[in-house]
Amino acid sequence: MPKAKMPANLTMADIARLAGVSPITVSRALAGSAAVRDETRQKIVRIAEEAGYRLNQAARNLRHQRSNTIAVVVEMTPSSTRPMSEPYPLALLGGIVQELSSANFTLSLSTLATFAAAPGAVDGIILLGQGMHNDAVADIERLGLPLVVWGAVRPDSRHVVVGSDNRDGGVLAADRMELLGRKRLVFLGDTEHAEVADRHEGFTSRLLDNGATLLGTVPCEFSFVAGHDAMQELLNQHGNQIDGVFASNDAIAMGAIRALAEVGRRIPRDVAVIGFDDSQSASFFVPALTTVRQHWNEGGRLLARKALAAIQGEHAESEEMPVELIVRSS
Amino acid sequence: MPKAKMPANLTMADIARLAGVSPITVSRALAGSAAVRDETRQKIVRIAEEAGYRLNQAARNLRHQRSNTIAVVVEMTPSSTRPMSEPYPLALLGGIVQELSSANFTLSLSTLATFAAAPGAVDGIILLGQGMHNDAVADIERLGLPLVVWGAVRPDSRHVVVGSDNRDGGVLAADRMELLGRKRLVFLGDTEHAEVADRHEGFTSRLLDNGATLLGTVPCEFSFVAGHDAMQELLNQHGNQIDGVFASNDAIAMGAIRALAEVGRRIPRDVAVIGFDDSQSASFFVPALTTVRQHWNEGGRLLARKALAAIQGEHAESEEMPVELIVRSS
DNA sequence: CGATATCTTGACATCGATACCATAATGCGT
DNA sequence: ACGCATTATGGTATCGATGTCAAGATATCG
Repeated sequence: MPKAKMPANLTMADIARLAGVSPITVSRALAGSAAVRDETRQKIVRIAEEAGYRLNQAARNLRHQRSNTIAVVVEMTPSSTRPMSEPYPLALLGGIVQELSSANFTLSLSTLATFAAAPGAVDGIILLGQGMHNDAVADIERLGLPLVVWGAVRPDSRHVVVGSDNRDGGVLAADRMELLGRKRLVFLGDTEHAEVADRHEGFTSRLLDNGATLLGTVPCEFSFVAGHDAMQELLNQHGNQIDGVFASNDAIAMGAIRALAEVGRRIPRDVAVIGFDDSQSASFFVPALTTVRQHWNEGGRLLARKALAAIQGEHAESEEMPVELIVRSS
Repeated sequence: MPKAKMPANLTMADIARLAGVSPITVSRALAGSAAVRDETRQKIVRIAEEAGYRLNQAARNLRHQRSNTIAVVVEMTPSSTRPMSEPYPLALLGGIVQELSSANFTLSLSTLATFAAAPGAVDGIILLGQGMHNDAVADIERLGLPLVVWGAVRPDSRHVVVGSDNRDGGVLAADRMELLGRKRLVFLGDTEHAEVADRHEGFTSRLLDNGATLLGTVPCEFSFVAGHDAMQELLNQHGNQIDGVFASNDAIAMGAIRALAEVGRRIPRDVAVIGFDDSQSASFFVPALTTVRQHWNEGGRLLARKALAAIQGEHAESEEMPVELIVRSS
């Protein structure tokens, strides 16, 4: 069965000729303008359909001075060593796509490193993860495009930020520790990372209110092995004094649990461990991980809504998403 | 510190005026054409830089009849129930972004459901997961744009497909079972899914060569609980005869291990379990999961390269990526 | 029936970048 | 010093869709 030849690209003028009307009428008909007689519109739509006409977006964008596109910039190096492996971009992306598409916007995905080409072609920018690359953020800010960032919400930040209430996540973890009667706690995570810093801050400040002690904090990448090693380090320093661990991420928490198990500490009897994110594997890890859940999908949708609002010229404010303590068996 | 006013959008004509040359010269200078005197180019580039000029992509695209954009269509419903949760799109995306950006292409992300607007604005399409929506694939095919699909590679497929050598993955699993002396095996996965069907086919055919028996196959979603339940079902049917399980996915494999543990079967002494994907948690699950690794990042890059080739009018062929058995303790 | 309101349609110009061709400026040889 | 080759620059038209204004067609009213 021979495939139909791909037709040369049709323009509105072609459709106009076929339908015996002017190009403008075609434009209006396809845009659903009320100014076109129903009968005419239907004819035009049918003809366009049959001819396989597809609107040239570039032309429309040029005319409208608007691309209906938002760039989503993911903070990742395009090295193969760490390729967007953090789970969060994906879940956020899902939410963003949902919201953008219902506003008829398109999502252009790039990384900090590959963002070069995009700015001339987008109406706004969503940046996932302000992390530590503040210089890069500054570069993007300088573009003067509507910008919304996922990360740590700070009152003084110069751009709109959407993020989880990391501080409250820390508070929830501290209160859980209190409930379990834990008094000698440690924190695993790199407080150079703004979101982690907030988790740490919430955790420690509430801890002190609760009359517990923070024995130590070890900076730590978001990975199982990093968590494992960091926990070992803490065990070396503090031995069996530790009765509770709050990790800035589930993978770290699981690594810590492994390290604790290796020296014979029982979870949660001897040491309680709380993670962050409620990643997929948290629920079926052994022991099932108690963790602070972030609502990624909703976060993505909120990001997109703020970005769209900013593009419309509406005022958008930073906003924190509530987090939720998921109690399991760690 | 007052932020600089966002300047009205500058055009090449503006830069030309500032530099005392014609717009065409500006165009050439910024494009790095050899026809412009070095001195002139540098002056123009500097002026453009200082003025914060940004090229209008829409205009260029219109002129070039080319958007330098590829649509990546992810097979996911925008429902919040299952939002791009499969891990693979992300790793593939990483590879795709890498390759596209080095070819100066942009990635437009959409879902099957939200793809409506894109076709008029892209030069080619990468479809992730042909899955079961063959009707949707047909729709996209009809657009007549260069199309590359991630999925099961079949000799008869009408479009270019890149995918893992799923059949070989099954063979590797079967050989591993043979090595462990397992003779009564089961398969967990939905063979309606083309890639899973290939894994199943490779597994069972090699199994028979090896003199082992396939006791049963249970269709199963890609999730822990589905794997758990499917395994229970098989245990009900075949009791303790089963000495090996091949799951079409790591989450399923982990669920199966849980179900086996619940009835007191030891892994891997009583039952060997092999998963598929080598997901992040496979390595720190207990027991660490033996699994078939797919090379997502490379796959993404290959997808992008094929798509770019097809856009250049070059001939592209379907291709299978090698897979790798990662032996751990299950 | 004429005039005004309403409905439909079209002509023209425009968004910004750039290919094509033409022209101006420079270099070189004899 | 002249002509030709080469280099550097500009004028004009064009990609396709659509906003603005105007005009033609039809309906409605007294």
